[in-house]
Amino acid sequence: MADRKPRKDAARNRASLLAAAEELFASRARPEDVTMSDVAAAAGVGKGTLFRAFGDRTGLIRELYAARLEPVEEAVTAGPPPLGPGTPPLERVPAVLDALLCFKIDNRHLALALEATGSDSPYDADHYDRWHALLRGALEQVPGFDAGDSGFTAHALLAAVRADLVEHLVGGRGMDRQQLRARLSDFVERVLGGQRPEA
Amino acid sequence: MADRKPRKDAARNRASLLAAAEELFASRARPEDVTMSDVAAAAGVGKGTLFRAFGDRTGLIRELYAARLEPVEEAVTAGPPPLGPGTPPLERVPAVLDALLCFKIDNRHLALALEATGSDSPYDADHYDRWHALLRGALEQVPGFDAGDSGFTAHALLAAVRADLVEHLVGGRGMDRQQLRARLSDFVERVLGGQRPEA
DNA sequence: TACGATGCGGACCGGCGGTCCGGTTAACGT
DNA sequence: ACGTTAACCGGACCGCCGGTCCGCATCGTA
Repeated sequence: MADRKPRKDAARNRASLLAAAEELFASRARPEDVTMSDVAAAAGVGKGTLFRAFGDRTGLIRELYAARLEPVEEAVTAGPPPLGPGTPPLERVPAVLDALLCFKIDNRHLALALEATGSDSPYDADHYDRWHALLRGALEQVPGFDAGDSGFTAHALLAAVRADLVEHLVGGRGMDRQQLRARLSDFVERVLGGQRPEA
Repeated sequence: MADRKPRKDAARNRASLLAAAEELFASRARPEDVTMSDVAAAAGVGKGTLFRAFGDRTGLIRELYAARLEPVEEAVTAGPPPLGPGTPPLERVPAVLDALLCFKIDNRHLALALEATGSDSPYDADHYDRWHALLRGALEQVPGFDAGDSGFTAHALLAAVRADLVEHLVGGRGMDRQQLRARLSDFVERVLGGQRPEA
C-alpha cells in the first residue's frame, strides 16, 4: 500500500525543488509570477522532474504549506495547554486563533500562493475542515452558543485570520505582529464572552 | 475631461457584452472557465471589441460588479434607515452587513469572478475601503470600542461575508438564505454588544 | 560489469489573455 | 443625398504558462 523505494537522486531532486520553491515564493512579490519553469530552473532540474514529483502546481504548493503547518497541527492535536486538548474552551479558542494568526503572518507567501491557484477554494482544503471542526467543538461547550451558532462562528473567526487580510494589514499597511495579535485577541474575547477589556 | 461621444454601435456592443458576460458567469460553474473569447462570441462581436471596451478581464468584471453593487451603495450613502446615514450605529452596522450578505448571496458569481482574477486582492478594491470606512466610523461611536479596535473589527466583520465563504455555505452545503442571515445577525450582535439572544 | 527499472530533461502542445491593423461604418458638414 | 473622416470592428496573431511525452542517462542490483 505504500510507495516502494524512491531512488536517491529522486529524493535529492525533490528536496531541491521544495527549497527552491520555498525561496522563490518568499522572494518574489506576487505568487503568480513564480512560474513552474522558474522553480525547476532554480532547483537545477527539468520541468518534467518537477511535475513528476508533485503532479501539478497546486500539489507543489500544498506540499510546502502542509510541511510548514504540520508543527502547528501537532501542537494543537497532541501538545500541552493552552493549545492541546484538555484546555478549557474559553482559553483554547483564543490560543488556537493566535497560533493560526502567527502562522499566517510568517507564511503568508505560501498561504497566498495556495489561494491563488484558483483550482480550489480555501474551503475545500482538508486542513480547513479540521480547524473548523476543532473550533466548532470547542465553541459548543461555551455557554450561550447553540449548535447552529458555533458552526458559523467558527467560520467567521477563521475568516478573520485569512491570509490576504493578514497580508493587507501587515504587508500593505505597516501593522506589526504584536498589534495585530492584540486586536485579534480583543476581537475573539468579544465574540466569546462579551466582557469588555476595559470600562 | 470627460469622454466625448461614444458611437451608437459602440454603446450597443458594450451593452451586449455586459449582458453576455453576466449570463455566462451566472451559468458556468466556475468563473475561470468563462474565457474572454466565450464572452465575445456570446455577444456576437470580436475579441478586439471586448478588450477595447473594458481594457482587460478585470475591467469587465469590475464593471459588472460595480453595476450590481451601485443600488446597495446608494441605499447606504443616501437612503432611509436602517441603512442610510442618521441611523444609530447599533442598528446600522447589522443592517449594512445584512445587506452586504444578501448582495453576496445573489451575486456570488461576480464576486468570485472578481477575486479569481488574481490581479488584485479584494482589499485593493476601492469599494472595500468604502465599506470599511463606513463600518469603522459606525463602530467608533459604539461604547466599548476604541479607535484601534474598530478598524480591525470592521475588517473581521467584512471577512464574515466574503464571497467564497458565502458560496461554501450556500452553494456547497445546503444552507439557505434565511438561516445564513440569522447566523450572521447573531454573530454581529455578539460582537457589538455581547448580550445573548436568549438565556 | 552488465542489465533492467526508474527517473530525467527539455522540446513540445493546447489554450489563455491580450494586441494589431486592414476593412467597415457611423456621424456630420454641405 | 453624398463625401469625408475619424472612430470602431473583427479575428488572425503573439507570448506565455501549465502540463505532457519519450528518447536517454542514471541508479540499484547480481
